[in-house]
Amino acid sequence: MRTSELFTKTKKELPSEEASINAQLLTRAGYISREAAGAYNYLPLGKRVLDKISQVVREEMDKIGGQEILLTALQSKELWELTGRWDDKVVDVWFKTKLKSGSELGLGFTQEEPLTALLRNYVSSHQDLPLLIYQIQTKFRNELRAKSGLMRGREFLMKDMYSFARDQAEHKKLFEKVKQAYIKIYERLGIGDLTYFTAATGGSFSKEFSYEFQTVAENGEDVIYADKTLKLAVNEEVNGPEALEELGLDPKKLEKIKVSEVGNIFNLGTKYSSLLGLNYVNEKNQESPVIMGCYGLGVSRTMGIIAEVLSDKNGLIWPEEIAPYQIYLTYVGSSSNTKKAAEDVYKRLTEAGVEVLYDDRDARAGEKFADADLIGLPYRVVSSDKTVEEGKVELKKRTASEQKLVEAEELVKIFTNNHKVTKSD
RNA sequence: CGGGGUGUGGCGCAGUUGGCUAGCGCGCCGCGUUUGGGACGCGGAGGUCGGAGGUUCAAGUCCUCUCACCCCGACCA
Repeated sequence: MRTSELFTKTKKELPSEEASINAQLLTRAGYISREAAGAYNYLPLGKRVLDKISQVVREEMDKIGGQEILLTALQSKELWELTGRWDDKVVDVWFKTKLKSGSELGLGFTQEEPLTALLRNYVSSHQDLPLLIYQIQTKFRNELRAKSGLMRGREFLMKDMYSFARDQAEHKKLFEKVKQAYIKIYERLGIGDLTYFTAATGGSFSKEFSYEFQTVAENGEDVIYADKTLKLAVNEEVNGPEALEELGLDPKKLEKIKVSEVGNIFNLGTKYSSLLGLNYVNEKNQESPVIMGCYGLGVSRTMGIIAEVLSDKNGLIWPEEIAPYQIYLTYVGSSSNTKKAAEDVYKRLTEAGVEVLYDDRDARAGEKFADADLIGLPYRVVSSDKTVEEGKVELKKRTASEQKLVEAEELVKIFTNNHKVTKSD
């Protein structure tokens, strides 16, 4: 993609209505634009990041046997009344509306009810289980106060997976599988080192813990007490002698950390299956409710957190796995050969399937470099009068201060070799 | 929902106790000079001041209502 064709532009000045680093940087760099409080538009660069995060999540969910679906966001009152969650006093984040006929509808903020109800049509025998079903869907929550850019919106993209098991042992296995998949996801998203598996309150239907994945973030909304070597933490809301003993945590080794939630997984037991009648019969023809688990991962929110915690004063810093493009290519200098060399590199790289954002503007070096840093692609490639003389271009990592000279051919090789550059580069 | 605050060209802001054709920076258009870390000169285009009502000879400035947004707090499957 050429920046001259990209309809978005970078901005030097901060957006006045954004206080969070993630919203400021993403807005300035042209990834998102705010439509209303807690509602954002994803522009070309932002859409690519969102899609890439979704893809990482999708791959890991599929690896553990997840089946992807897409449910409607429209929720019927009758269904949710069966679990008592239609009531605004029980769930205060509903966006509700009405059909022309007058019957009420809600916009989904989670989907236990519809999926459980749906599965009644397909699950009846022990042979139909276990199941892991997920979707990546836009959720709506009428938060009292939206804030922190993508970290707390009223409309957001979320992956929600639900597990259906025959018994506790099977449920535990599924739960553990998903937990491991989550750990892998956060590693791939570049925040593995910053993310803690955290015990928290079980929610309205459970006395046991639920578990959150919490990422270290200065402006996070949660506080955890973490054992850094065990990579295990406890949310301050449940921090206490009993909880610590149950988790096997030593209070002396815990460190207080501000964090932001990137995922939440918990046991639903048979709450929904019994209320909605999702049952199966075992080998002996005995009927029991299915045991369920729920696994959320906010895709857009995680994008915000990554932007927030992996950036520096000059701009965003995307991990390779989710960067909208791998390379920010440009040229500086007045020789016509310099631009030609850049054009040639662009052609070669894109033909080889490498994702390149080519800054083909006739702008000054400072402006181009500032934009490169702001947009935060993992690598910057520059053709200049000097490098052209040697038949090379310069390659620099976003996070590095040094650069090295490479030939175009070599560059293509580096970036097509497993689609990845080794860490040592 | 409680407290505080803000709405003025696309963006960021300034507009004294009401007073003349509403300014500035960024961005944008044109011409020229520049060109390795957000250049400079000259010339342009673009706003009726969130909305409604009111006071006044006169309202961006005052009053009433209203809408939107931001910050702090509470809340957060």
